[in-house]
Amino acid sequence: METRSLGLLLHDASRAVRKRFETRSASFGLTSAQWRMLVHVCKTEGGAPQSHFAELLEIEPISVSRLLDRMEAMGWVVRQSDPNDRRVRRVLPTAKALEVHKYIKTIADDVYAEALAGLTAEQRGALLDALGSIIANLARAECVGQKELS
Amino acid sequence: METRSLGLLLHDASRAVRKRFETRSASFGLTSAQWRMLVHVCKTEGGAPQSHFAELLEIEPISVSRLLDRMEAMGWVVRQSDPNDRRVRRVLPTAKALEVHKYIKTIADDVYAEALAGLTAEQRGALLDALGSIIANLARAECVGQKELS
DNA sequence: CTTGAAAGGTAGCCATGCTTATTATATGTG
DNA sequence: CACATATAATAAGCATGGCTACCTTTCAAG
Repeated sequence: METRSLGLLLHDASRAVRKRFETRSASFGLTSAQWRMLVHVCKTEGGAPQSHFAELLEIEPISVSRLLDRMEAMGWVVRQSDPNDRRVRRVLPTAKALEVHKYIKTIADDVYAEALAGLTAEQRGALLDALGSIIANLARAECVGQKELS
Repeated sequence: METRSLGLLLHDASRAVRKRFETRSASFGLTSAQWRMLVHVCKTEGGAPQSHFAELLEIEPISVSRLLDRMEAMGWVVRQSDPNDRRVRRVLPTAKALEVHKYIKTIADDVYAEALAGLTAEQRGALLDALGSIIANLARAECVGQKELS
């Protein structure tokens, strides 16, 4: 028989990595959603509109808006209006964010090393490739479904 | 450089499977959390206390409680008090749930087949093994962390 | 210039799942 | 029996992220 289904394994593995990261980075007061956002914000020189991050993180603009509400309240980012387009609120990291950003990557690498312990380089590569295939396969399937609706 | 990190790939793959399943099973009005619960409820003969499902699904008892609140309101399960232990509310599937249960497994198998398209049997086995390793590695790491606190 | 479509952002409502705390019941120890 | 402890379930409140609907601003077509 099957042991545990693919969906359950993916769900559990994703949750385990998220939880482990949150445990390791608890002293910074960041959740996993917030550090994902923080990494992208710190990478963009000169800031970017919120819609940019919605595309990068593949979440809805409204989710970005409210994630940034909390991050702004906690002093991780600032939002300033764009003089060239008054619809836009550009997102910029604070000095605090830029400082913490350096440590985040170290922690992430640590967690990934813990997670992948006991796997060979070939096995790690195969895992990443397989996950990429799954994402691509299902993205294609969802697009076909959308066409069927129209 | 790295392409996409392990954490992001797991997050995206898990979300893709969940979303695909919800698209395919939308006619039943079940969310992915609800069908995971439904599968376990339908498997247990004679019902089980809510704490049993908290262990199986590895979520907190309060999450089970509110998940079942919605599922009971939608007619998927019933909760009846246990005459032997008045703390317990045994959870039982309704006839509607048992009927739908048969179709759920088919849909899940379809989605997994879509997700794993293009992978050989060896690659599929390696993927499931690798995911299992990650879960085990991080579970062990979290437990060690707990001991450090005490 | 006007009008309408497109894009950026937000509000309200909901589902999930967490932490912490509370209530009710069971059970073991003195 | 009395009291401490453990267990089952729930409550309150928060973070995340989805959906629909809405407002404002921009921009292109007429």
